[in-house]
Amino acid sequence: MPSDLPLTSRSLPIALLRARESVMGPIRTMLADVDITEQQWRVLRVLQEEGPQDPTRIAHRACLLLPSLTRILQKLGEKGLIDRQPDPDDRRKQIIRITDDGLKIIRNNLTASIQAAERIRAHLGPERYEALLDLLNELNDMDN
Amino acid sequence: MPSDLPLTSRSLPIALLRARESVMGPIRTMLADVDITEQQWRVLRVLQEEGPQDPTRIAHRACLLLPSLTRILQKLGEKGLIDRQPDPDDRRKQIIRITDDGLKIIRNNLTASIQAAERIRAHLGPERYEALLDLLNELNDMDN
DNA sequence: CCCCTTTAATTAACATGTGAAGTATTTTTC
DNA sequence: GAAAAATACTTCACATGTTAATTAAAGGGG
Repeated sequence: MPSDLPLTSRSLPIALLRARESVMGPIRTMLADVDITEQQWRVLRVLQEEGPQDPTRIAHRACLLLPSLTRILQKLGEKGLIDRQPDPDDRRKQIIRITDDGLKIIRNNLTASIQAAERIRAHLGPERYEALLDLLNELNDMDN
Repeated sequence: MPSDLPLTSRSLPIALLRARESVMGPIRTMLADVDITEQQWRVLRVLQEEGPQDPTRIAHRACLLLPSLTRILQKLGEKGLIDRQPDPDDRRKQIIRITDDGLKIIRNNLTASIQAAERIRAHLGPERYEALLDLLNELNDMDN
């Protein structure tokens, strides 16, 4: 049954929204089992991959705004997954570090996370997957 | 200065996040002037394009979860931009309709909204723009 | 050294995202 | 035709998104 309705699948903002939902859905489910949100996971991964760093850099690497990150770091601190120390050189800053418990969570879920990414790459095919990333990155360059 | 860090621009979830931010940023700014959020705008557009309908359909068309939509409809009702009536055939349902004031907001911003979309299309070029939409839609089909 | 600006992080206030539970109504099934 | 299952919201609780205001500490002239 054909329709004259404008297809929301041809609206770029909505298509981006849905695509992200499809990609993140399985990962969110996996993380829910260990009571970690998608954003908390991103913060832990940044700390594990790049080492201890200040909140401003974390926010930039994990694509979070500082007010959100402040709350997330509080939660992660309560869970004992991160550690905070004052920066000796600049007392406005802190140095955030992932704890052993935090690393444990990374180790227990990283494999499944990588497999989820590989599944998507396989579904599209490597070339189209890379092409998609290129197109998305080009949208970002528009502002800057 | 080269770096061994994994580029977040090659992470699909983060690339999708940033791309959506680039696309929506200008539109959000435009809507902030009339005190309307991005989500409220989507609801109004759905009602204007497709006519009166029940919340479940609105949620589907505007890509919102029902709990979010409940709150959004309350706000839009308070602003006098929509109207709600009980469905005579099924008392569980309601019929939501956009008001004249709601239509006024659409008219005052639709042109700028369309121009923003055209700007992106022009930046990528029509073929690559369509290719991007195709790739994004393919990600959705993975679940179903 | 003091005033001014900038920067880092937090807090506040409001809106949405998200999963789970609750309520009312309709449909199904035996 | 009543109990059971499904549907259409709504409400709750918690987490994040987003903008603006706030606090504390550095830096930069004069």
